[in-house]
Amino acid sequence: MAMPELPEVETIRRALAREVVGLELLRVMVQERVHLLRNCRARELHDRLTGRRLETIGRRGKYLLFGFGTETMVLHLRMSGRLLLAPAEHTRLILEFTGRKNLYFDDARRFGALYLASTDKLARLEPLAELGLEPGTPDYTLKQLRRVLAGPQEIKRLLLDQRKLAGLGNIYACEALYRARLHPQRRANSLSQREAQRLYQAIPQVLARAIASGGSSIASYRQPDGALGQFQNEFAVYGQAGELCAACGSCIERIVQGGRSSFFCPGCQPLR
DNA sequence: AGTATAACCTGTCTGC
DNA sequence: TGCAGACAGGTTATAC
Repeated sequence: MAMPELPEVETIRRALAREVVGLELLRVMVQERVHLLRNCRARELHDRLTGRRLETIGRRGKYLLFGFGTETMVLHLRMSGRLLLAPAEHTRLILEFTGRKNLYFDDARRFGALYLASTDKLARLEPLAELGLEPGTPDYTLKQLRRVLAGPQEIKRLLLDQRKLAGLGNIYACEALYRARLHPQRRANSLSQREAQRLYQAIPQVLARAIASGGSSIASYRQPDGALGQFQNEFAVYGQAGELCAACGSCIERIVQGGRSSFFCPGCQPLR
């Protein structure tokens, strides 16, 4: 499957910005009727966007924001969504641009979510309005991070809560906690100032490194041109259960939290 | 209110 | 080889 967290979505955003920004949209073809379109019909999507120029491609958390002037198309790739410049097996949506450039949304599991919004009301669009702190923005400060992660819940679970922090998924939550040397089951409100500082730095660091590598391709995530991401070659803990920690030689462990796998090094990330 | 589980779908891998 | 079952990068509805 594909699957995008912040670095994958940002990699896609940058590639598409080079390929299709500035082009006029000629046609929208929806080949998936049940799940993809969340707040409009195919006809409305087509009518409101066709003939417009794609002016910007933005991102908020894991959402892509296609700015067509006064209208914005919002897309979440969920687990298996991909945006490709050539058709693939599970194409659900095609955006046809001038210059015979097409954008194909491919989504095997059909979890993808698309919203249409007036650009001036974008911030009030339901899925965007609730998103939390965005790493890499001026709002992302140690103080804000501590405020957002103030609860008694397990830190790993809080990191995955998009209302608290936007953009982290299972891979980068695990990798950030490893870099910060924090056990995933630590209570968020038990972090010392020094530990919080480590996490505060680890999150943008791991995201930036992953973006520099074009994201992580575990199964079928691809960049729009079909290229693989490379950050999976740098995982310290994610998917590494049974392997030895490069830093201390301990055996990487897997536990389940909230129904999701967590990977950590018991040597580098002690619970006590 | 907070948390656990199921659900949404399809594909892939593992073990018997 | 075949098949059942586990598991997957995400989110949300529903059940305690």
